[in-house]
Amino acid sequence: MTLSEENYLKAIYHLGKYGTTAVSTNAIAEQMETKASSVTDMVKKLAEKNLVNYVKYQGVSLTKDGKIVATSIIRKHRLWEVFLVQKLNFTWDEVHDVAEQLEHIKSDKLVNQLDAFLEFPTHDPHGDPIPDKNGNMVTREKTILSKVNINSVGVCVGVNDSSSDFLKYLSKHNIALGTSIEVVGKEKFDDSMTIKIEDKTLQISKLISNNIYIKLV
Amino acid sequence: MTLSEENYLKAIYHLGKYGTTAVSTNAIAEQMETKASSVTDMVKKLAEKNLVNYVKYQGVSLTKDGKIVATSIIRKHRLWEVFLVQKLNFTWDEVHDVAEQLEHIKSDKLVNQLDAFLEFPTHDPHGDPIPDKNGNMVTREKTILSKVNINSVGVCVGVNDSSSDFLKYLSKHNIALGTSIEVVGKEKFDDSMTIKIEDKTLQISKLISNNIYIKLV
DNA sequence: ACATATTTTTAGACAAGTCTAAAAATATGT
DNA sequence: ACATATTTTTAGACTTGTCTAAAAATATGT
Repeated sequence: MTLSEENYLKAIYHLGKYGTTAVSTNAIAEQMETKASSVTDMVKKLAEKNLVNYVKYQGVSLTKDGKIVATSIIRKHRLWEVFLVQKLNFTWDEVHDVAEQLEHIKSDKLVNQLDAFLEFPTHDPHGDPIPDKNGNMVTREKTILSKVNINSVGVCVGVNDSSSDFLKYLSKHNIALGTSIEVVGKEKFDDSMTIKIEDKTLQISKLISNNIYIKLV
Repeated sequence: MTLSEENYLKAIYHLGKYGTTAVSTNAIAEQMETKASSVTDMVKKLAEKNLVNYVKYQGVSLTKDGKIVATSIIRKHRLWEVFLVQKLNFTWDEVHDVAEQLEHIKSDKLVNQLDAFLEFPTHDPHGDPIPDKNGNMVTREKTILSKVNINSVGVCVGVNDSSSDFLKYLSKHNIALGTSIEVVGKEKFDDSMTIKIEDKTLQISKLISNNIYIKLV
């Protein structure tokens, strides 16, 4: 497995639900900031190795083997994120780029010992579930903030966008995993929302509310 | 800095004393298990970037910049080794290959936080000194076991060969950092030695005694 | 000092992964 | 249903790092 191959598998996993639905060449190219022609080339290579299902002009999905590889990379990525935040004092907006590198380190012992050292965490600092040794992960009930009704109350359990900019925005407004959020207003015109956090109200655009997951209480 | 460039700089550092003395193309090729022609190509690239001093047919040494890069890689390698042994229960013969991967992760914050997390260790699990943030490291007084006189007593403070096979040999005979070693016999014919460890005597060949560092007491 | 052996470099080739530009297939609007 | 737009693939080129084989430089022994 080369670094590049691993990154393609990860992208396909994230784009189709766990790699199960076929995703387009263009979608992969956009996600990976590369060109569609490069994607076609690589996808052929991965199909040759039985890691993806590929029919010309009809998109790509992961095979069973492809899913195993993708899941193991995601496991590593998320475990390293937990390590960085819990042990090395990184903030949740700083971990992604480093974890992107660490996820490619090859050593079963390393991953499993790290898992144990961190006491088998089930979720990473962004609320995403961490696959265990066998690739299984818990699915936590969650709702996109933009979809909940007015007067609902929930707790932030995850984000859809893990980019540094978005996470910094959240931190600035005291939103983190575990933060209680109450929807006190919804504006039909632009789908913006008024929410209440620790007695302070905040106006958020649809782009924001679309990227926050909450668990209703 | 590509992975390959970093590995060349590291090899040059290890072969000439800290990269200061010129080393031959062939020596680099052998150390890196590659061909001399490949070394010539890469060395030209590194010279272009002012990381090495290179005169055709006259070997390679590191420039100031090259030394900085090499030292930072070695710092990372050794810090990760400490982490693996102290936090993830690796044995000293298991760490090298994984550290070889981890040393290429790029993040100043990661390295410096890791250093702090490990409480600023000065030596790795093989007794080698760890450069600090500024590239400085302590030099510990040490002698090659093969060179000490009969009846000398010392404490193992390091090894010259960090290969898994050698380290496993040492572990099998209860030799680790801190182990007290007494030289009770030397054989002129083949330069083998008889040493005493915790009241057990052991015959060791010159190859073994040449790879153990002790501090005389 | 000269012939021979060794080391190092050059020249040309190859694989991986990427790109641009053009061609082929599919999707869309009326 | 057909013309047009979009998506995807192909073809050919480029870069990085490697290799083999041959040429050039240096080292060595008598």
